[in-house]
Amino acid sequence: MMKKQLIMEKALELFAKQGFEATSVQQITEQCGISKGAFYLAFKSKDELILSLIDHFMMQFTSDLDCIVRDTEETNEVLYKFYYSNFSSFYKYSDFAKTFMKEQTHTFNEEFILKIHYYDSQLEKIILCMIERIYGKNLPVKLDIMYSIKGFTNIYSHLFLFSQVPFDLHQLAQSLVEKTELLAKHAKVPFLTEELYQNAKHPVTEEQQKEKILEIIDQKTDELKDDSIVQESFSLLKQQLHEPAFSPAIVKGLLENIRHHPNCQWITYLLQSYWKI
Amino acid sequence: MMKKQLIMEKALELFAKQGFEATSVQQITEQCGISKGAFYLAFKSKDELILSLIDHFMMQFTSDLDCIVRDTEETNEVLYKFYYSNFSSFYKYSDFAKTFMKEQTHTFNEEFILKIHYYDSQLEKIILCMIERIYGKNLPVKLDIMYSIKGFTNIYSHLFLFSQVPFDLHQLAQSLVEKTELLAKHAKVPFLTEELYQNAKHPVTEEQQKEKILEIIDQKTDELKDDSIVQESFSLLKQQLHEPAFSPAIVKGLLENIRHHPNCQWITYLLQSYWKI
DNA sequence: TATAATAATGACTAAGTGGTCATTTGTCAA
DNA sequence: TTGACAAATGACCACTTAGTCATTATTATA
Repeated sequence: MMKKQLIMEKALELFAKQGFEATSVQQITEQCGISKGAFYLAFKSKDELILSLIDHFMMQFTSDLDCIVRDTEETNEVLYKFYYSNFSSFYKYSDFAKTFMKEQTHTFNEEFILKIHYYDSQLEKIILCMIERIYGKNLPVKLDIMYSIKGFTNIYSHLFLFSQVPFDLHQLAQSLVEKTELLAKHAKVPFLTEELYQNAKHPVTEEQQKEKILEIIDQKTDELKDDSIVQESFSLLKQQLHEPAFSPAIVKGLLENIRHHPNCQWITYLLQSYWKI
Repeated sequence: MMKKQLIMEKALELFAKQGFEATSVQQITEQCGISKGAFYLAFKSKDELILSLIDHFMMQFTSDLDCIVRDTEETNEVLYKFYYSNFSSFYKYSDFAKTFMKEQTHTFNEEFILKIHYYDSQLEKIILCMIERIYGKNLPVKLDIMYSIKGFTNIYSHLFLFSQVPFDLHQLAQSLVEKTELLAKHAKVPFLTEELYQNAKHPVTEEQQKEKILEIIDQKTDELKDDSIVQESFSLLKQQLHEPAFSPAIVKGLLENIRHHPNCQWITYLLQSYWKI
């Protein structure tokens, strides 16, 4: 349908300039030279429009990269082609890329978030597949390399999209290939383990979270035997975790007791987010 | 003033969950248990609130990092401390970090953008200063290392903020130190030159932009001598640049002629953004 | 040409926004 | 207890929003 395409194009231009929420359906229809009713004939809602845009572009972007990673015969060319294709897509779909980067973390719409997560994990799969093709399945820092690649593409895309300077994509790709190769061949200190990665991707249930917190408390209690205040605080927090009894002020105070201890920041954070305080 | 602080705290929680625009002043005042009027006694407008938040947290964050980079005596500890401090700040101010990442590229408010750019360039200065301290002033890939560091911190912060998994910040910092050292010591292929970097940071005027475009057209015309269509297209586009005469359809067609040629994507983009089409 | 079917319109609604200000409440010293 | 001053309130305003639907225009078919 022609209308749909027209709306998508014009809307995207506006979204790129102003953001999704700041752009009204009115503005979109004016830009298209159509009526408000016509808009709602093409799309059920404003949300459906952005969802369609995400699908349209991300399918293109993702499959482009997938083809390159799968079809490039020479493994020593894959990385270069990956980076080059990545940045030229960002250029080609720059309006979409801008909108996407803007709204990437907005939480106002559940479906929206799910879609973005879906395509993000697809991209991660593609990068991992590429890494395995080039460096073999058993590269110990595989996941960190994947994250480094994502970091590189993100930060340079940002520069690329939000400045007006002409970039030499060839030089950029070459420069990133060298960096990636260096990291893949020499980096030995891992951070992202398979387990950590899986956990980060699949957020745990409240019950599982509680188990994990108790585990860490036990560990920390053991580590900090010489501080009786911390010992007691942990003990009381553990009670509270099993059966809420103390007032918010008391809980807050107990958390304060442990917050400033070395290596206790994370457990403090976990407890806070568990109790939503 | 206590009220101001209360509002800032509660507002930040809401912003982190829903985003700035999606959070109404009403919601904020409800969360604080105060009236709408009281809000406007503390802040002149909703915009003033977010601007205050940015200042409050970014000043803290920036000066924390600055101290570490300046005051750490042992140069071989600086990198580690930088990364560790960076991520613990993200943890400490996680609500702010979420909000900030969400709104980072929104363009609805000029002052907002200026502030974010200001603090971003401060951060870049600090990182550059750190790099110079560790590796000396003449590291050839200085700016790319700076961007790599930004890329690392960005992408891991993202994982860190939007997942619930407990992270070992020590391990993360160590892992990133190793990566940075590898890049700084062995990377030889530069991408970001001093000139490119300066241009990206200080967007050029329309007149300068035109000059630059003409320059690139001349260069490309020279490169692609064997394609007469491209030659003529460039020649006509140059005319149009000096004095607009052709209709939009003709200009669009000329752009199509050059768009798909290798290495002509950027100039096509520049022309499009110059003519705002 | 007449009829049916489809496409497009834009005034309208209900809900929600940021921001204002006449009024009420609270807190002092006298 | 009074009165003066500041702090806090929330009904209210003008405006914008996404979405609806009775009406009109266009097209295809008989």
